[in-house]
Parts: sequence; structure tokens; C-alpha cells
Amino acid sequence: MRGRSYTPSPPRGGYGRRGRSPPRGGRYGRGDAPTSLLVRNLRHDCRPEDLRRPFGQFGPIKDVYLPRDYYTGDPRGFGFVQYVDPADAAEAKYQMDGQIMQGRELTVVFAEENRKKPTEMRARERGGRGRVYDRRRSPPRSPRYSQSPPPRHGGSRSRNRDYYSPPKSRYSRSISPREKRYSRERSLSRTPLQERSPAYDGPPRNHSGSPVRERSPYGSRSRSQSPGHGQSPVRARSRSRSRSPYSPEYTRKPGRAGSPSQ
DNA sequence: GTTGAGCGTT
Repeated sequence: MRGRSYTPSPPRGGYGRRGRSPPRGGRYGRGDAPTSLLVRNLRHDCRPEDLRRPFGQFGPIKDVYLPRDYYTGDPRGFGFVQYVDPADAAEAKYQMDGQIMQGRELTVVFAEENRKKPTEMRARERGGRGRVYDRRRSPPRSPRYSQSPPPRHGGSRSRNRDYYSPPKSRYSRSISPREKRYSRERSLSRTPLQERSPAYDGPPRNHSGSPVRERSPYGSRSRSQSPGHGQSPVRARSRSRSRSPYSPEYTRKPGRAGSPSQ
């Protein structure tokens, strides 16, 4: 409040990390310099590019990622910038820490933990640590998502591309009850006994049980969408799924017996 | 070859 825009929260010999010891002495002590920076206090409408540009001045950036809430899809206000060279990361941290971006003072620190994989996140939810939503009863899905889940993974993702999938409200394809039933019938017809995962209703998924696959927003591969046909990904999936991956005949060694002809 | 549901979000 002195009007002095000095470091609001000076690390003072290192972030306490909630009373925890400084950056794990074992993670990177000497040879393993951190290359990932955690940028805090980002605007919620900040995009990876917005970070890339200013941060790219210090060196080649390997990756930029802005995590967001899985359920609500809202940005969490921080992001990661990973450099190729740790020296660049250090420089960037030093230079960018405290910089004003879009009217907000950035806090740049070294990322401590390694990336968390989806599986880990899931495990974490179970543990009851962190933001665990009672999705069993009332998932706090944001109004943005009318009903479709955010699982958008799948598709060509470049390692060097900024990852940010703007919530698209296009997943929901409101299938007519009739169509739905039809679909189910087909399903039953093909697979009388559907083994569904019990006791695990992972993230919000499609009712068909198949994670909505979204292609890259850029790579709109020709999806063979025949006009006139009610393109229903469910149908396609169903068909695909119905095919038993293990065919007794196909399991045979594709050598000599490859000839279907007797 | 890896992971996009990444820790520090208010």
C-alpha cells in the first residue's frame, strides 16, 4: 500500500510453500535445473500465446499450458511455461516475475511438481484432496456445458502448440428419444451383454459411454460426414465397438493361414 | 512415444 509496486509477496529466501520445505532438494539441486515456470495471477482470458510472446523473448519455449477446471472449464488463473533451456527459464522468471501483464502483476516461480497426469488427477480426486466435486450427486458443471463433458482429448496435438481448448458448446447433440432408443436397440442387438464399468463413473462422459472425441479445432479432418445422414458419432462408435477386437480367426497367425480360401 | 484434468485459482 505504499503505492510502491514492489514485489507484493517477496519470496524471501524461497516460497514457503505452505510451510513446506523449499523446492524439494531432490528434484533439482544442481544438474537438474527447472525448466518449467509457473505463472500466476493470469487473467482468466489469458491465452497461451499471450504468455508465449513475452516469455519467448528469453529463449525457446518448449510448451505453454494453461490448466483449467476440468468441470467448469474455467481458467484457473495460472499457467505453465516450459523452456528448453533452464537458463532461459531462470532468466524469464527473473525478468517476468512481477511484470504487469494485462493489468495484472504476474508471479513467476519455478514449477515444483512435475506434470500431473489425468490418471493422477483422478486418483487425487478419490483421495479427497483438492477440489473434489461431488459429481456423484451434483457436478458443478458450468452453464457453459449444457450436458456434454469436456473430454476433448484425442486428436493431433503438437507438442509445440499452445494448448487451449475453448469450451465448445457443440458436443450436445440432443438425440431424439426415438433415435436414442433405436440406438440402444442396436446396441443390445449387437452386444447383448454390455460390460459397463461399475463403481466408476469417471468424468462426465457421454451417455453412450464413449468419451466425446473432439478433433483438433484446427485439424478438421474430413470426417466423412455424409449430408443427409444423421451423423451420429454414437452410432459410429457403437458399430466400431461392437466389432470384437479378438476374432478367433484373426487371432491366428497371419502367415500361411492368411488365406481365407480353404 | 508418453502425458493437456499440471502446483500457486478468490
